[in-house]
Amino acid sequence: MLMSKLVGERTKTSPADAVIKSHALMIRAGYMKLVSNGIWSLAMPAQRIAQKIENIIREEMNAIEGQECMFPVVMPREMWEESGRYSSIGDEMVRFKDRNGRDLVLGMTHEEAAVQFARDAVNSYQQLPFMIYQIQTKFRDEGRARGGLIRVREFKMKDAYSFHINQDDLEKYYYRAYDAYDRIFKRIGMKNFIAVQSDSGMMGGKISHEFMLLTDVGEDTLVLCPECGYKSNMEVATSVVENYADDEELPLEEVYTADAKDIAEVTKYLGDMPAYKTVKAVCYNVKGDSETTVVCFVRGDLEVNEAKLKKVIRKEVVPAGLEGSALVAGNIGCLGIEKIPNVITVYDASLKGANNMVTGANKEEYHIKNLSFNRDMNVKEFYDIAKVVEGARCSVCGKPLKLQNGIEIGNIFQLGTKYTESMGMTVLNQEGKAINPIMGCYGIGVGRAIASVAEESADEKGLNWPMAIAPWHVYLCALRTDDPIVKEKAEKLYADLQAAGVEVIYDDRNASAGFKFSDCDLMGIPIRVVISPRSIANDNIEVQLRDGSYKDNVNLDESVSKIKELINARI
RNA sequence: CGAGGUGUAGCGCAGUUUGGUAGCGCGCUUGGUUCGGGACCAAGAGGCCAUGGGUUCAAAUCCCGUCACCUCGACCA
Repeated sequence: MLMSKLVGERTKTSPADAVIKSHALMIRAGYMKLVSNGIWSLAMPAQRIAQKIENIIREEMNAIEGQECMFPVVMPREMWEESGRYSSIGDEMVRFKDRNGRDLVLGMTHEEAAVQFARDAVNSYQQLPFMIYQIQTKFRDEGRARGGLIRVREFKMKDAYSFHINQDDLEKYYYRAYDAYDRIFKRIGMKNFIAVQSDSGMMGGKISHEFMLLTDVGEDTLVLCPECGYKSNMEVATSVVENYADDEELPLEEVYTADAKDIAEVTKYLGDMPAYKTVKAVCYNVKGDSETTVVCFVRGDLEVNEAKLKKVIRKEVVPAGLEGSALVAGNIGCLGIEKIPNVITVYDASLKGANNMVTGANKEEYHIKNLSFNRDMNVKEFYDIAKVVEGARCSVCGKPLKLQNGIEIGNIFQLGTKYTESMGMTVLNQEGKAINPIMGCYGIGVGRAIASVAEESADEKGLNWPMAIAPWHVYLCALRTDDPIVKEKAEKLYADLQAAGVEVIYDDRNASAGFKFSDCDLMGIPIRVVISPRSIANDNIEVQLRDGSYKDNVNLDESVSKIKELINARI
């Protein structure tokens, strides 16, 4: 490729709206351009990176007997009615009509398509297990795209679906996929990533893992135990529940608290008492039912983990509006709440056995002091619905937990039979009985992988691609292209490198050295080769690595083999 | 969906308070001089000031609406 012909605008200044490094640099380096919110065009170098990542994914999927297929982007409503997701998924699925008024959807995931594809072709347990996958564009109408390619609406994704005769077989395959994922992320040059237990959300199913790149710009919060290696997404993380109870239980007392509403105000009003001696009430509505309010009580120093709450009440929740309910916002308390209509209560495990607690009095301007859960309340069951906090004790080994942000770069799910059952896929087992195969599913977003590697590897000069996915291996930088000898030698080297299978972009522009070096650094090409009057005088070229780990003058005759050696050592 | 912010040349920005011929830097074109870490000189090209309505002799600027984008929050296979 000739640099003079490469389409893509490189700029000195960062775009004003890019907040994270990978986003700003990929735009500055001319790798991509925004078309609409969360929708991007990729320039040639970004597309080359995407293709290299896709090929690595493909190789690893094929290595675990994956069969590459291609499912449609546009699917009929009926297929999604079968699984029940046409109505259960919200606005993030784009729905539209064709010319005949038929309802269609844009594919945001392809469980339905995979089952629809496989169910007639597969009839016997002897055909199991198998895995089918595709690498294809998805569209999810995210409420809020952000961070360049980190969170987008349109994106390319590898999604894989495996089918098994029983749970044992799924688990065996699941861990093969887990290992394949580990190899994929290592091969594309990602360093600081881990797999954590996760919530399986709308996919249904039980066990799932997310592969996470550890970085401060990540949107997910992870709970890690440095001691025993416990790793979990915040959504499903647990810690040892600490229960505090005073030896002496004081009598109940109603106290005037004026307009103190939240925990901070109440504790302050009551003489800077500790937050863990208060009961916090957090209200939600069940999705689609604004009549009923779910009131969660957690200890004042903790917060509600909505993902855990959803599991407890087995329903989707949204933050509640209290207008029209009999609840007194800011003064909601557990004592006597059963008398308030249309309220469901959930108590967090942190409150079990607690005493001398402050809670709302369920009337304006008053709170109750010295509530004892054993003495004054009759709570049938306490649930774990609190968020894990930094320093909480690990539920495995008891040591303090750490919180860390991460970007989700891939996920694997044990789906179970949700889709094979709802969509009527059966095979005959050894006994001749029809059963629903058990499914696993496995996803990796290609664009997000690009951005994640960029985020991890970029420095103050620009991007810095690992050799395995770099758009080109070599940036051939000819200085003084007006010098006919330089031009001739550079063009010959360009041709020789290409003939030797080296991917090279040739900067043939008649620009100053600094200008070219900056573009080379910004674009993040791993090997820079300089050919100039100075180097030619000694029959040399100058070879250096973007990461600074190698720099030397190499004789022109040996240059191709030396460069190949550098590349091969890094792929 | 809630709160805040921003829309002026390809990119980064000034101009808006106080209405009066649309500016700067980078980039781009042409010519010349330079040439190893974003060179210099000269001459150019390029803007319906997001958009629709008002107000006014006159609107980038004031008023009302709409849209887009960004940030925080909510949602998120």
